[in-house]
Amino acid sequence: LQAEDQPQQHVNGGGGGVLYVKVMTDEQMEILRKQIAVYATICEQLVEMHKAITAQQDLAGADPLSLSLSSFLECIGVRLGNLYCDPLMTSAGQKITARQRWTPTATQLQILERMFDQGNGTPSREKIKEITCELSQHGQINESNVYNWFQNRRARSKRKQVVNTPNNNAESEVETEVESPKDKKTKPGNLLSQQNVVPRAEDMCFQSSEIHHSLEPQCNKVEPTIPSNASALKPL
Amino acid sequence: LQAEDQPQQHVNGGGGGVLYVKVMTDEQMEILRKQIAVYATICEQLVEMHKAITAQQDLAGADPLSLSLSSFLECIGVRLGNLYCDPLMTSAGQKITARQRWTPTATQLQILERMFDQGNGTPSREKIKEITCELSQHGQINESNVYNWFQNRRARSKRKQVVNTPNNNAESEVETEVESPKDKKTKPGNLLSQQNVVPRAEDMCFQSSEIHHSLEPQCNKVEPTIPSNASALKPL
DNA sequence: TCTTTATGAATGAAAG
DNA sequence: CTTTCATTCATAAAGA
Repeated sequence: LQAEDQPQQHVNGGGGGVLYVKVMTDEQMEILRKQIAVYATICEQLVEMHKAITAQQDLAGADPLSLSLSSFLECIGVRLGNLYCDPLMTSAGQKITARQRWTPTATQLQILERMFDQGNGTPSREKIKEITCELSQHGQINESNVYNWFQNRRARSKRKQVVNTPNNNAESEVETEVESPKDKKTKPGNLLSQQNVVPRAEDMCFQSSEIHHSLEPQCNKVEPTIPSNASALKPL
Repeated sequence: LQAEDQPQQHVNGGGGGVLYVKVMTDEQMEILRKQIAVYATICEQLVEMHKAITAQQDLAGADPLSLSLSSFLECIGVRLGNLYCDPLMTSAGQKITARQRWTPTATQLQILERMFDQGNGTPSREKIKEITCELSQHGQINESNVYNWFQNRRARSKRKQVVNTPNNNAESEVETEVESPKDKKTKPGNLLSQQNVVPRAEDMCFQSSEIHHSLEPQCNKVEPTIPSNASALKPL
């Protein structure tokens, strides 16, 4: 990252000092996001490879190993091309740029809430359009916002009821709402999707030493200085 | 990148409009840089591996090369592997907490998307079976998964068009953004198909020229369209 | 700040 | 095919 070329902008920090920051356009952010996503996908492939190889580890020498590696690498080229605009990117590289989401204004919420109560829960396509139109007078909104809102509203209202119904004592039923945070299953491919898109340094995945040891016959030419503890890729 | 913390700043564009840009601190830039560097290094290692393996393809299984590869992959597997399974899980143990619903792997998704694009819409019984078969090489899957996926994909792609908000443009910026990550209508060619599989770290960054260009006023921040010539991914 | 919570959004599956 | 439901993910807002 040739950060030095980044235009700088000073922003008034709260502390009274002046804080220098880098400025990027969304477009740039998007580009970056894609780059990272590509890498994330590569890593994902690595995981798969690893599993495959591990699974057949006892297979005799020859080389299922080099074979897969070869095809893997070959694939990468092809894959990276498609990856570019692929929706999968979204899952893999999930926003470097935090996309902001719609937040209903107080007025909008009020109206929605009222409609939900009286309305028989059926938003219907036509209705949605109508509602959206009305709400747009009270702030930014679009149809899918309305649609989603009703979907969520209904689902959550329902869930609450179930919880409120002590009918079910045993744990027979579905795992209620609060799934253990620990248990959260990470979606494959979401290397970067966790809470922090950018990993903290502490979480560093790769020890550069390990990598070098493992496969560096020759010195790495391009080494941009990997922070020895660099945690760059913390996917978890 | 903890984008949620990204302050936004408006910068006075030359054209007289206001241009919104993302602002990053040096620290954030540094983190990002590291992250990318790690990815770059991984990829470089891969290339080295590939070369080495290719060069001495006939080596027996016990050679140091495979060994390194193994450990390398293992390292990665350990770090990234728990994308698929619980950290608690050790070798041999199948994760008990079976996931109730199918989640396509990145590879599967890519394939599906591609088919959807070129595909003539209706997957037909026969086709489904075929596809399922192919996809099953990239992860757990069954016919109904494929069937559902196509159904959903079509329905949503359709809906999305309708939903595209007609009235939101001028005033409130980012909030709008019904951008569809899904919309890969734009088929990018194989930007990366050529063989420089592995990007060099130096190339990972933005060229200052790009940045400056991007900062041009006429460049609307919300631009969802991907520059077709995007140097974006030039590293690959 | 960092952590937690509430909720907008995405999506697999199923009903209509 | 279209609409709805259920579950999960990600983030804006709130809490500590």
